[in-house]
Amino acid sequence: MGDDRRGEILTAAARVIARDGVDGLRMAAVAREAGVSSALLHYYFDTREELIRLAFDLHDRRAAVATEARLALIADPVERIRDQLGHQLDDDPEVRDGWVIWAEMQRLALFDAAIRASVVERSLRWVGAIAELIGEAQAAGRLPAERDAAELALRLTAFVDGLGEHVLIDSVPRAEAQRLLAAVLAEELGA
Amino acid sequence: MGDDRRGEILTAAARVIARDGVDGLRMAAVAREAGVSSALLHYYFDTREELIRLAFDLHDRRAAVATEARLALIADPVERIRDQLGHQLDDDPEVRDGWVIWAEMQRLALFDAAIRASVVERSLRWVGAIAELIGEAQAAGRLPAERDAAELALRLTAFVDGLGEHVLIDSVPRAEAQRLLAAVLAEELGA
DNA sequence: CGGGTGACTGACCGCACAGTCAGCGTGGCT
DNA sequence: AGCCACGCTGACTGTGCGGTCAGTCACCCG
Repeated sequence: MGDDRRGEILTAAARVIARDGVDGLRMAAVAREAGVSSALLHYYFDTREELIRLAFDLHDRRAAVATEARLALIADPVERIRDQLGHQLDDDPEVRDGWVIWAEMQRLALFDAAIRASVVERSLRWVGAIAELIGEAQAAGRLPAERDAAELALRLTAFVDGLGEHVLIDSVPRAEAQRLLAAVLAEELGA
Repeated sequence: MGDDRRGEILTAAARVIARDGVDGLRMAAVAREAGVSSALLHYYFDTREELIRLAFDLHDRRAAVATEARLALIADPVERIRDQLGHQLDDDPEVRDGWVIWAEMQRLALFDAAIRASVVERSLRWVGAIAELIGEAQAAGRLPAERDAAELALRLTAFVDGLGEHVLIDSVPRAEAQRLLAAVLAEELGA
């Protein structure tokens, strides 16, 4: 079964996207990255667009699994929020690649209605996940229950998203972004 | 003097970028949009890259002028902050185009070191402009002077940037984003 | 009037690159 | 052994598109 080859190719594609962007993705570059012939890409995938779409999908699923694994190690609900948001600003190539890939998806959605739906869905999933963590913290009595969880989640994620873009292009030093995020979280979640 | 032609072409290019993205920009599309032959583009600009760079530049300068004109109409310093930030969420094709073009510049900076510097500069200019407005409000005694203006500016702009992305892809209704921004501004700047 | 200059075009060129295809090796099944 | 199916490749093709170039038209200056 060439299932692992499929995975290898999609992983290679994700790496290429993180490095060169979606529009900079060349089938030959993906083939080189995966160590196979470029004809093989068309053996597993009909078109470049399909390859890209599935590379996004796989990356997405893997990120979700990694997130779940990380959060499973943390018991305290407020700490989980802090970790989940703070992780986005970590100095980790994997995180950076995730940012770039996500930015590319979001951008594609602006020009290609076909993928807009899945991008919106992913975007809401990200905000919703934080809202859920907030809800858990409220249920545990660690956060005031009268606060609207969805609204607070949108506030925090929008802030992290904006901050993350600065860190990505290095217009704000990572350390300062982390400090600022910590300050905001201390305000909103308590110290 | 073909200076107006140059401008027309650059304006057409900006429109095409807002519609199709930088990588979706075809010289022929710009020519059609501007109502000239595609050979003329190479008469005024050596390469596609140069055309794109100058289109970004021109758009940038025009946006700065428009901003200045808008702010000149508002006397109250706190109101100016509110207007400047709130304007980013306005339902205005011009604003939307601005978002798309800015997002495209930012994205290019990820893959093309040559333009990174100017993107960083523009990014800091945007945060800095808000910081300056905050400083003026503090000088006028309308905001507590002990607050770090640069930090508050980064906080507010990062939040607006993140929120704006949601509005762009319509993952959050514009009205809700506006409401949320108003709430945050009321908190940070006073009601 | 002639010629020189600047704005502009249609036709063309070359190439990068997605996608195709005929075929090769290998492992398993009868 | 013979055969098929699968995974895989090298060589090829078609084309979309950035860039070039020879030439045209209009205007100005001597």
